[in-house]
Amino acid sequence: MARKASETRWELQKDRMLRAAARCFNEKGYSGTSLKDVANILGLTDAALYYYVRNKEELVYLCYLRAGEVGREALDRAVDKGCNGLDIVRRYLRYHLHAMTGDRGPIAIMSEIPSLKPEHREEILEISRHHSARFEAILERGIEDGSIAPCDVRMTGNAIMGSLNWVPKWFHGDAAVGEKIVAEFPAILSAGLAPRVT
Amino acid sequence: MARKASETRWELQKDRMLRAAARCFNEKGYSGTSLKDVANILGLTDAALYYYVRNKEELVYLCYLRAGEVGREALDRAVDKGCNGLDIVRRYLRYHLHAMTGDRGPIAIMSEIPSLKPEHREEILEISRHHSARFEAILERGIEDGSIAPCDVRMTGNAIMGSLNWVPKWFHGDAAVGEKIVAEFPAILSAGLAPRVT
DNA sequence: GAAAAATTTTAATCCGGATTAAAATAATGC
DNA sequence: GCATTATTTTAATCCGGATTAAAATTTTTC
Repeated sequence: MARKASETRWELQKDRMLRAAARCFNEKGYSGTSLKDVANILGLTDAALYYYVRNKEELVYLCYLRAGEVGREALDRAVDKGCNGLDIVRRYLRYHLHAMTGDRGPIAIMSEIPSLKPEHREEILEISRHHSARFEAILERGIEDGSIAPCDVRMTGNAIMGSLNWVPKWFHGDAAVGEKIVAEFPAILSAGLAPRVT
Repeated sequence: MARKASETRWELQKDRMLRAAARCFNEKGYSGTSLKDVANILGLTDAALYYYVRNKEELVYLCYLRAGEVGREALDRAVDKGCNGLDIVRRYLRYHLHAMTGDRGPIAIMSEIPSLKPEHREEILEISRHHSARFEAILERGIEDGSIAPCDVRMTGNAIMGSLNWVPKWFHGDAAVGEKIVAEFPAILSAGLAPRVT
């Protein structure tokens, strides 16, 4: 958590850069953001970004890597603390949304995976697939422990994750809205999971 | 429905072009698709596309316009046939998903609205806002008629629409998967809406 | 089947934003 | 304060894909 203290100026700036880039990509689209746009947010010149990153492709790659990290951390924590399948799902949603809308954000939407170079693309896809698989496993666990009604975990997972992935498209940093999302979304997205009382 | 019969060759080709473009944009991202990619699918040269469209921006604009149309038609039909709020929501989801995954597809994800030119951007945003507002109104109607449990319609709307919007990101034309989506998604996305039995 | 219209191609040009190299400035260690 | 390293800027270059104009081909009309 407080490991930031030991981070070098370079790392801090790079982190700021990734957030600025994520914000631009989400708000203006990939092709719509020039390196100049990102640099402007940081009060820099476009060329300065090359001190931190090899090229624009790498900038996207790093944004996505970061997005994957935030998702994984949320899921880890939820698995750690949750008491059953449904509880883990709800916690995961809360943690992830909290990170996305809070001080870990903005998180880049992975809309441009195809324009990554093959190695990067494969890596990001692998991370993404792995995350989905973990989530589906948790749904299955919930079905087994009775906290979640039987369902098609693949489709249910896609439905929930899709909703989550889309959040950065319409959330643009308004803190009040952010709190509302964290407060409401987990319940909304998991409302259909619990078994009906018989 | 069968008004296609009277359509001119130009209109038919243009329609094919829009589908090809939507497919490319969804699969390869906006910046990742060149006009050549789109033209290749049609067995044409990139320059030929300019017979149908002024420029790439207009191509995106028309894709989004078409996406909006398909959504509106689905909602119209659902309102027309549905018997209460919840029923309309379910029908809308079914109709829209059916169109998206069937012969009206592929439908472009609106990821690049910001790179549209101002007039087009405003028009698409307006269509998008209007669609959301209509959907939220239907949720409210459902709350009033008792078919939907009280909820934050704004957030619930965002959650459901987000999930829907994300579908073209992972559905790539496999008919079997398409049928599954149409069969499962409406129930999954509306499962949490109905009031709990008291 | 010839003329006119519609459609597509060929072959340039054009352009903005990515990228690079070298120079300038700022920060740090001693 | 001086030398060294870290960071940023200036000022090009570079490049791929969008765009255009003119020519070629195909389709339609009569």
